[in-house]
Amino acid sequence: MQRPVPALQNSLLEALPPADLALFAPQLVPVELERGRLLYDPGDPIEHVFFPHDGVISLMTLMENGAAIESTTIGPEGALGLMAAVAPRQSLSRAIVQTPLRAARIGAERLHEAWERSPALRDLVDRHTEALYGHAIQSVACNALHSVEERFCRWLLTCHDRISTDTIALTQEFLADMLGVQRTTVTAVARSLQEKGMIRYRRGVVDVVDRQALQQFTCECYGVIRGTYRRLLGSEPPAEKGERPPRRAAGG
Amino acid sequence: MQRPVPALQNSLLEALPPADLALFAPQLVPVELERGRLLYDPGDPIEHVFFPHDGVISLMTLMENGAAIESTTIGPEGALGLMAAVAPRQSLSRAIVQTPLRAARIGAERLHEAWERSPALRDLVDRHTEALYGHAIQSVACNALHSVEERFCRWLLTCHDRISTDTIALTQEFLADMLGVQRTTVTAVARSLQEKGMIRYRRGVVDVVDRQALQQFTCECYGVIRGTYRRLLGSEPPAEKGERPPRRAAGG
DNA sequence: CCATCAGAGTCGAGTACTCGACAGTCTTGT
DNA sequence: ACAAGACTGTCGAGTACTCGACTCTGATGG
Repeated sequence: MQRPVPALQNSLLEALPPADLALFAPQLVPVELERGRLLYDPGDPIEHVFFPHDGVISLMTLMENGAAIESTTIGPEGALGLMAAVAPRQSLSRAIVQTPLRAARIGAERLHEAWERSPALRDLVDRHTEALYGHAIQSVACNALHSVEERFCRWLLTCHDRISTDTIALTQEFLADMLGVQRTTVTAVARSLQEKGMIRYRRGVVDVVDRQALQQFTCECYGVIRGTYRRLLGSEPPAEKGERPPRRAAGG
Repeated sequence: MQRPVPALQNSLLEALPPADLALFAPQLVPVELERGRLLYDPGDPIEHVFFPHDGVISLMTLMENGAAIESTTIGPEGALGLMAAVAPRQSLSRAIVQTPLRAARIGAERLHEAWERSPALRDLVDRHTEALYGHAIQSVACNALHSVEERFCRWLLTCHDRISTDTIALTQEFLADMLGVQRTTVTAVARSLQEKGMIRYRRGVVDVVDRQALQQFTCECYGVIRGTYRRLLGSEPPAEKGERPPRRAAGG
């Protein structure tokens, strides 16, 4: 695991042909953002696009009473605000940094200029948009059908896939908000998972102990969403962490 | 209400400058589709794009056990399969005709050719995609937070907005599926709404009796989704049916 | 050392919805 | 006229989650 800090880990950037990447690579600014940082609220103009290398951004739908339900997440397999490469856009969601984040940032207009000149980038943006939509509609069904326990497991796995540690800073209160349930419900579920040896919980921190067990307990949505990203972007969230790598169809 | 059958009612087609529309208008085929018709299942290649004039198509997320939860709807304010104008795509959802549908249909490749030549069409496709995404993420939150009664009302209003009658053919069983709840729950809610005089229910048919009351009973999601379409596509589902027109900011 | 506070644990009453079963009713075909 | 099937109504036990209230614990700062 000891390696020199890699220059690039974002799957989208890596998927671009070097010549296309070169169109905007000079404008990419490496940033490190702390947990909890608010990047966008609904209605905010999208001025920057973020390509995460390591870490998770949560996209949340904001309700009138202040409730904020997580709709999708952005990690190293994607980018935040990428639709703004096509044309100026306002954010529809609240975007919050969920785990300490290393990312590459670029001004939306700069990226737009590259977008105009690069068919490969245009194609990537389109497929990313489609994958994000696929993520969202799976969450629609998940929230209608699946238990808090299943969704809790899915959330942990999704986050764990996108970071390089087994430890996630996260209060039960905040998770309850994102899942749209009471904190007491999260407490009960967390205790149950801890008793089963799948996670360890301490003040504001969860440790993922048994990934495989989490995968057995979560709903199909976890796998479906991974599959959507893989199919549309030809990559998956990078962290495999001991599970066998999913088969990749040759030339698929 | 008596008027000659209009040549066009789809908002997207109407929003295009005549010269851009002319690029593919000759290939548009008018179709009438019966209720229940299956247009796409997940994985199906999108060969045709449908522009509804009158009627509703439901997009549903299909689960492994066969459950099909409605994620978004397509009506005269939008189009089905529009992302296939950009590049060949597979459907992510099941698409079913929800009410008798008049629409214009075009082959995806034909539309793609127009898309290549028309910046206005490209822009429209992008904004439609964004609106559909906005619809989906609002449904994510709605399914996490709101009661079956609220979602029932939202469904009725959304459908009612997009058709030209007050009568909707719809079994409780099917609605229960789309909302992801038990049929008995739908029965109870339907009875409650009927007792309040908001709807009338008979075998497989609902009549919308008191639209205003439905709007008071539904959740904010109904209005939010309408607003998203209006903002991004400069139009709303056409039917106003006696409600006062939503204020439109001058030049907004 | 103490005070403060954020975060987690617990408890209990209440509610919304599930799930299976069965009865009633309307529609259609023969 | 009759059967068959589709749709709705109802009932009751069970469960998941809500909601408010209160306590406990660990971290932080003065």
